[in-house]
Amino acid sequence: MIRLSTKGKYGARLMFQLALNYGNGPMLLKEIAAREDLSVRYLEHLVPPLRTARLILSMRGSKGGYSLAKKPQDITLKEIVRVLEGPFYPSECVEAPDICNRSSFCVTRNIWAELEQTISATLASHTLQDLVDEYRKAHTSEESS
Amino acid sequence: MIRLSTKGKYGARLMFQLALNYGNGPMLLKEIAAREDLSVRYLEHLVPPLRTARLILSMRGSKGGYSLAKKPQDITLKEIVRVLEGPFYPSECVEAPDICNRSSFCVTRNIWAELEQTISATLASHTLQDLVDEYRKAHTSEESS
DNA sequence: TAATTTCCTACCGCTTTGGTAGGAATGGTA
DNA sequence: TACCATTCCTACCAAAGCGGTAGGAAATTA
Repeated sequence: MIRLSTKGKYGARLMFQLALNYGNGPMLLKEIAAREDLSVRYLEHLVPPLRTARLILSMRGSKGGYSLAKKPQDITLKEIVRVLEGPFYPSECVEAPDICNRSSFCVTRNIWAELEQTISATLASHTLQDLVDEYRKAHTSEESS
Repeated sequence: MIRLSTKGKYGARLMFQLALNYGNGPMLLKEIAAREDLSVRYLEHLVPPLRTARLILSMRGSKGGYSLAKKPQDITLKEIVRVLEGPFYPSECVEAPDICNRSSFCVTRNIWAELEQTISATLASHTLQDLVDEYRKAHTSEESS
């Protein structure tokens, strides 16, 4: 299947909430989960990779929470998905030719390599700021706070 | 993971061999397996979906085998992968908005929808004839039979 | 009849997925 | 100091998907 797992999907929504909250200090995982209607317990699993990849910052203890480690316009969907789902290549042989002794002359391998590039480029072309802008634009009439 | 399973990968190679053999009558699965260094037993599983999708024709019994149901230039990688891997959407919500009550205003969903389009377009832009041409071009110096 | 090949169904071990759960470590607050 | 809220780490678990193997029936040719 060419399918995202819930890690990538929920992770993107988690990061979107942090982007919406950017500049307002740390945000509780509990609040992110509530706003996105997700399980806190499950979101906890997405945090460590995002943190080690330096995409988010965490503050422990009471009054703790999470915030983006960079500006929303400096974080692309590519980074987020890459961190949570792993590399984009449709076939391992694209990046590890040695695993198949046909790599040097396999014509389908070229297709998979090109596919990786288009997937990567598409995800790289969207930043968290784009999502925030799109969201705010769609909600201008009803936003009050 | 955003990964092709062996169904799509092996299926593409199976179809490529049939394209190479196009016009020469039915080809044995045994021979395809030998040329691509794959298991006959496993390739057997890829045949039914390809056949019901009218991409290949089969002839049973002795002197049987498989052949393309259409000209190589009329079969794209998109069709092959679609048949063997299922739809390309990274998230189910793209094509079935009802499974998530946030679909109408979810900003990440738009990303997944765009990603589906680029994957689909990339795969649709390559036909089996392209693969055959590429292969023959790379092997002109050493081809003899 | 015999050989060959497709075709259909079942099975199996392994990994991944999508969580739940317990509890330790940390930091703010009274 | 004690308490509480929160992050953080590790383990666990059921279900599904993956990558095959296997047996044998049906069809076709010779």
